[in-house]
Amino acid sequence: MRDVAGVAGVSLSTVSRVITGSVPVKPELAQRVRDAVELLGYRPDATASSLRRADRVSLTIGLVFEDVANAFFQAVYRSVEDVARTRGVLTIVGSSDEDPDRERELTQAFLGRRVDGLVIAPAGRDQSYLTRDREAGVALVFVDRPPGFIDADVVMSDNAGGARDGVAHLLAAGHRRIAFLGDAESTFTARERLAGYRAALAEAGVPHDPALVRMGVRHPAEAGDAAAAMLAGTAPPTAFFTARNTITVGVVYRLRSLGLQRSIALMGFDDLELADLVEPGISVVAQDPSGMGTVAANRLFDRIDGAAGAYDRIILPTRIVPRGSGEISPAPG
Amino acid sequence: MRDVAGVAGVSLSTVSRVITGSVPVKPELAQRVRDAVELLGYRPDATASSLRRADRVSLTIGLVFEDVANAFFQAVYRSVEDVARTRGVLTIVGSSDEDPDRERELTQAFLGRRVDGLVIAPAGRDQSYLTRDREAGVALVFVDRPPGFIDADVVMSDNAGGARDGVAHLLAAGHRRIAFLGDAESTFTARERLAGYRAALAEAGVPHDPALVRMGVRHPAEAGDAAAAMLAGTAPPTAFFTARNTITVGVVYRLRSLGLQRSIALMGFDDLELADLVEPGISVVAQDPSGMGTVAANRLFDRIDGAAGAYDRIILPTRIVPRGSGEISPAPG
DNA sequence: CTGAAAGCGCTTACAG
DNA sequence: CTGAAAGCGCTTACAG
Repeated sequence: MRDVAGVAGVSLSTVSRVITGSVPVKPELAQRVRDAVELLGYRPDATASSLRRADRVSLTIGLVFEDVANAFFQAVYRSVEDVARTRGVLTIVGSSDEDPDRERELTQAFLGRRVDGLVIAPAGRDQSYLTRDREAGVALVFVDRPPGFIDADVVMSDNAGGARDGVAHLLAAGHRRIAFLGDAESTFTARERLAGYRAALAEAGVPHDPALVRMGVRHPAEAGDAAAAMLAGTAPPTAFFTARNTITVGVVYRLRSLGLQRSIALMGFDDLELADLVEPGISVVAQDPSGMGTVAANRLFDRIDGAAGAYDRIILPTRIVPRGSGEISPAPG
Repeated sequence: MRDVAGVAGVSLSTVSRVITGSVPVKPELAQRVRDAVELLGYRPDATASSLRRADRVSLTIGLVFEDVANAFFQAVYRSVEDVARTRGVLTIVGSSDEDPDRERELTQAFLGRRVDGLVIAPAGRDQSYLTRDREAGVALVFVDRPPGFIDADVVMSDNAGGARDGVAHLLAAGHRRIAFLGDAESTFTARERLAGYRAALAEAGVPHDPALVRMGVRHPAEAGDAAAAMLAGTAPPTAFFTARNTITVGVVYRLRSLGLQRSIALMGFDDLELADLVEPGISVVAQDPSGMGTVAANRLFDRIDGAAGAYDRIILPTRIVPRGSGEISPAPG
């Protein structure tokens, strides 16, 4: 910047004014500055700029997800990025891999870069470590799951309601022995979906069989093994409710290798690509990740812009997508 | 930081030394500093730090992709992030949406944040605008496609070779009328894959029919329409080579709605999730996006660490994954 | 081992 | 409308 000022024959202040466009500058001088910028290939240093600005805004936000490689979070990310882009704000992302320490580490790293706000899908159960930062002006929005020990805006799917609807869908097809395969019980969404499953059974007056519930399942292979074990039991299920997309994939593969994909019903939580090309098509309870991202981003920028007011818990509805696997009736007998 | 120094009763220099761990500090003072940090909830400002450091390192790298939501780039991203993480480096990403202006805009934004390096899947044909920045010390690695008007490290798939192998696979099944559906000709990968297609036909002595080649196809719907139009023609193809994952998806849907998925062969470039659950399974020429990300990240950090030497063009091999659709023989006649 | 001072690249009152 | 000076939160020679 000093070089630019030298070449253009003006003061640093003037260069700054031309670049930020904050204050009118005589056209002739402005042109000289622009020529010098061009000539020298000068790039303004955004970090130095934010250091001195009165508002201390960095025009950067951070996203902490479970796994950027998961299609669900990817869709959330993309819609947040789209909103951020319209405001000239850059987005930093990271994957916590469901590890609370990693979540905190990433968050600190983002905070160290002085992000204006954070969108977090919490891995740990305690986010009180962010209290100080919020007081310092960092905006906070949680997605997919609520935070612990800190009150904040959160936008998530209707996990319990969606699972209840999905299980009710299987009950309507005549199933009474419906298995539930879910993620670790320490995960909020897994608990909620399990609650929805139980609610649906209770409403239908179907007794709850603990042998048909398996938690702590995560990767496709584990899910497949868990499903196979249940099917080999003495009172096997006639339908599966898989509470997470990776679990759904595992069970679909396994049913297929057992040749049972047309006789055992399956309903998954969260949608999958190509789910309608498989035979039978995979019926799911679909979430709205893009909607989640958009809502979260808008709320975040409202807070960054200084919106006060109580924190909201925004629940996004889910939607049943029947494609075949969830409409299979139980074998007679 | 000043507050920390005040509370701990030491100088700013000492606080800095404790935090960076650059120079030994008497344990007792160090402890006082750590207590003050804890008490005040102090977060070191990484941007201010990098501003003053001798090496001016920001511990941040930027990735410019076509679309973060594409499974291919997602895998590249994830493996770059994994490498960066081991070095305590943060990763910023953005989608160019195949728009050269957007590519440049994003790149400038990253450079303005003083990233240490950039991994770019170029959208435009001219990246010479980065020459100055590289001279200024920014490391540059291109992925998926080579840059234009600037020499740099690039890591990409063997596009031509992979397409040639894929088409040869269809030829081996007996096909002579093989259609090619590709992205805009302005895209490097599309041109290379087309060249591979032509090479395979030439090697087999099969005449090249321009009516069987359609470029500029991108989204699933367009791809489906293009395929349907060819099939309705006077001399329809007996097989399709789809040069991009979104195109493959579109053609699979269309063949299925036409009831032709078991009579028309299909081979796609780039793999798809659940491709083996569809019937018939979707045969593809698979790339290695994780490998691409790892290789690119390692090269980038080598350059950031000051590695000199000529720029490399690293070509990653592709691999044929037969799953059914590519092994369908042409109908007799 | 520790502190006082200078300065990284910028923005912002303050004068003019 | 423009320039000289101060200062954002840090690190780094320089003395001691």
